[in-house]
Amino acid sequence: MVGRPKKFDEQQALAAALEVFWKRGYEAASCEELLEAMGINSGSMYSTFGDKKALYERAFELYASNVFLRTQEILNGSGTPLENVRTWVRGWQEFQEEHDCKGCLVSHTIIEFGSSENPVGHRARKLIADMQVMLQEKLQDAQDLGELPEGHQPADLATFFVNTAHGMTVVARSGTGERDIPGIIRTMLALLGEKSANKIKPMKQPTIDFISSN
Amino acid sequence: MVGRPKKFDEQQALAAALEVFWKRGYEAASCEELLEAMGINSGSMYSTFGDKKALYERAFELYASNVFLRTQEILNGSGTPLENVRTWVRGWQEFQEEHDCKGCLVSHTIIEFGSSENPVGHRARKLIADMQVMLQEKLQDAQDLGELPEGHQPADLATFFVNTAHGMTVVARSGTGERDIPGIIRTMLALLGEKSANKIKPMKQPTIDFISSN
DNA sequence: TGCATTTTTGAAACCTGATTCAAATAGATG
DNA sequence: CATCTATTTGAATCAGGTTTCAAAAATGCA
Repeated sequence: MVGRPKKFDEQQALAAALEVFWKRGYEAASCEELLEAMGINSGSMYSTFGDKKALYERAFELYASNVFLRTQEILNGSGTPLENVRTWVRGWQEFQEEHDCKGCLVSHTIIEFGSSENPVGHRARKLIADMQVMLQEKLQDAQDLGELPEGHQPADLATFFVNTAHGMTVVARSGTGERDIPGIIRTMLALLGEKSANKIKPMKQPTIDFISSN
Repeated sequence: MVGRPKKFDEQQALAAALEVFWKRGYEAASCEELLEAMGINSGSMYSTFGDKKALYERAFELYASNVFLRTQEILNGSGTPLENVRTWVRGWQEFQEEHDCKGCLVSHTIIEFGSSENPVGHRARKLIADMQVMLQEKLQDAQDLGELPEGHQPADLATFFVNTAHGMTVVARSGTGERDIPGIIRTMLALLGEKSANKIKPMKQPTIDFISSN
């Protein structure tokens, strides 16, 4: 490779762009803002990523694959199926805390592009569907082992959890996430039969910091 | 009053604009689209409403006041507190069906303007807060009467219901509302102690059609 | 009918971002 | 050092959506 060397790191710039898109959404994130955060000028951005839309696709993919992997990792953890689901639910709180109550980019993307033929909207719906299946299977395992409280079907619960997660995106963005999310999580855990759910304070889980680099 | 008479009905045009904003969001709704739906040209719109932002404020206000009144009406209905809350929860399904699974404009507005200093964002947050209080009071009444199942606090439940409602906006917009919302409602009703919640099919409630005119 | 007043119309002006591109720059190579 | 290629820079351009406005039209009234 000859010629002037790139002076910025593509992944780092992408992570910076993700941060902006995540906070503001696609439309509201101006190129100026993005370039500022990425630390490069328009020319570099356009030659590297194509255009704003393509940049969003890349940023979304970074987010999506990491959320998916994180979920997969937690649900297939070392505990029983139900314990893993609970850990996953508790993870949401941590996730919001870690990321400044910006909510989930997937929910945000569905709101912005959900009904359109936009490829990112399609990707977002697919991701949710896949995660919902994963969750449902785990809940089915829990039920087969007799871990699940009576009165709920795995499919209904999986749908419900996904719905709750979407809701937290709106709550987070309304500014009351810090106040409200802990209680929401407690109620979810109670649904899973965690009797003392509204007494215990969920403990910190060690997790991968999955956005910054890689 | 002298001069050429207005040939369009302001409230009707506003309702049409609301429909477009509701379906597409503020940014994505182009003036062209709005004017087309309203059946007027830009001049009439600008002289009547001011500008696009002011039009959104008016449309949002129409939506907000009607949702608030509808909620108030249902929660203060003729049943017991808990029955009224259940009726309210069941009403969501109907609401989504009636309105083509567009979700709730308030959730959408919070996503789009929630964190900004935008006055509509502020109004949306306030509306949610007010409705949450109303709901919490009703749940408190239910608890005082011994209607509420053990294990949940009215405040937590109210927060949780609001969260669930927000979630349904995302689910609706992801295109799976028709499939998923009934189950979500059933799970909510089960949380309120409705034992047969996942067997019964919620019956149609007579309600005001609150958007079109008025 | 002619005048005053208000609304409608839609093309033009205007703005705000997104995108391009020619010139400048930084290394690699011989 | 001269040359080559790839990258950076940021001003200029472009695109699209919003807003204005002058002319035309509709009504009441004298």
